[in-house]
Amino acid sequence: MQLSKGFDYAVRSLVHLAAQPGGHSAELRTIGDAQGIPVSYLAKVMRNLVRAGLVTSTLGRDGGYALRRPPEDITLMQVYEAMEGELRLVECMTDEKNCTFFRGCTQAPVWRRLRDAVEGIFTETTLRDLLPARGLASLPILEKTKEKEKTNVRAGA
Amino acid sequence: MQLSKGFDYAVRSLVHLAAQPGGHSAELRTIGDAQGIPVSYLAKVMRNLVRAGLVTSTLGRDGGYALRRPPEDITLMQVYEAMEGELRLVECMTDEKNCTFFRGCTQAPVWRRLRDAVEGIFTETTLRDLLPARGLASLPILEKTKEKEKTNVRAGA
DNA sequence: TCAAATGTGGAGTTATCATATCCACATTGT
DNA sequence: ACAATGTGGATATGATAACTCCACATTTGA
Repeated sequence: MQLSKGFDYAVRSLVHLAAQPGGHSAELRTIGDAQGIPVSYLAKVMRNLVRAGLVTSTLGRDGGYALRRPPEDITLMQVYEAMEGELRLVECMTDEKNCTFFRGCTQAPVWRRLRDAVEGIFTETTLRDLLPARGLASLPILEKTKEKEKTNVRAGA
Repeated sequence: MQLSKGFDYAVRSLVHLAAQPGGHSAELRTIGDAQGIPVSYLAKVMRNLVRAGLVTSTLGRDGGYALRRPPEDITLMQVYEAMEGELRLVECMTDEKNCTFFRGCTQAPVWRRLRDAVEGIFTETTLRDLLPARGLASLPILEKTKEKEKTNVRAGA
């Protein structure tokens, strides 16, 4: 009953992108360093997000990643599914074959209730809710990464 | 984000015990066979439940396990904690050391909300809620295990 | 008194999966 | 041409869940 690091990394990275002023893009290395994520692993995480249509990637020099939609239009549910696929708390919930006692399983209703609760929270929460208080000193995280990171000039459209 | 088999086994076993007429005890092998749980593994599961004070065990011949309290007094939360310890969805929730961004972490509130939701459901749900509809044909599971199981005469008090 | 049937404790094994790494390659800007 | 990016996939590593085993203590009843 624990969230995977992959999912956590994905959320952090997306929040990082959402915090980019003007929707500018950020590179793998920059994100990884700022968020404390192994860059080589982050590469794989980002591919999931690209495939899921949550972010766009730009190749070549000054390439990087950017949100495809505004932060308030990206829910944690979408992020979760991008990383882990369908939310299932026990194997047998959707897959009768794995459950010896599918018929008359008395715990199924509880697992369903649980899943609905989690799904509800995931669906209600958007990236916007995870942004540091806007307009404030905020971003204590980013303060650490020195400014000289390279001014990411918006790549393309 | 998935419940462990150990927890699932624990719940099934406890429900099995709760379904024993008159609070009689049941043996490892019986429970394991009825619930489709590897007996050698179930032994370890049951020890957790004993240690947590949820069931009593009786040694020697005609020994076995029995609920220590009535089903409505045993919550899923207690079962969860017996098996997995404290409920934590991400490492850094209780353990600042593991979290690089403890101060100003914008996602902590969401994870907390999530944990509270899960904890709420776990705490509200008791074994009684998991018993097959009482008094009905019910118990389709138990029908399979033939009657000749050995009449477990209540051991001790 | 002894043998069989139970649970106990803990060490050890196996399997699975999350996590992480690496490299050859395609793309893009200078 | 070249350097900087992301891509794709194979592979390694590690953690831990899941499972097994065995020597032992306890209890019952033959």
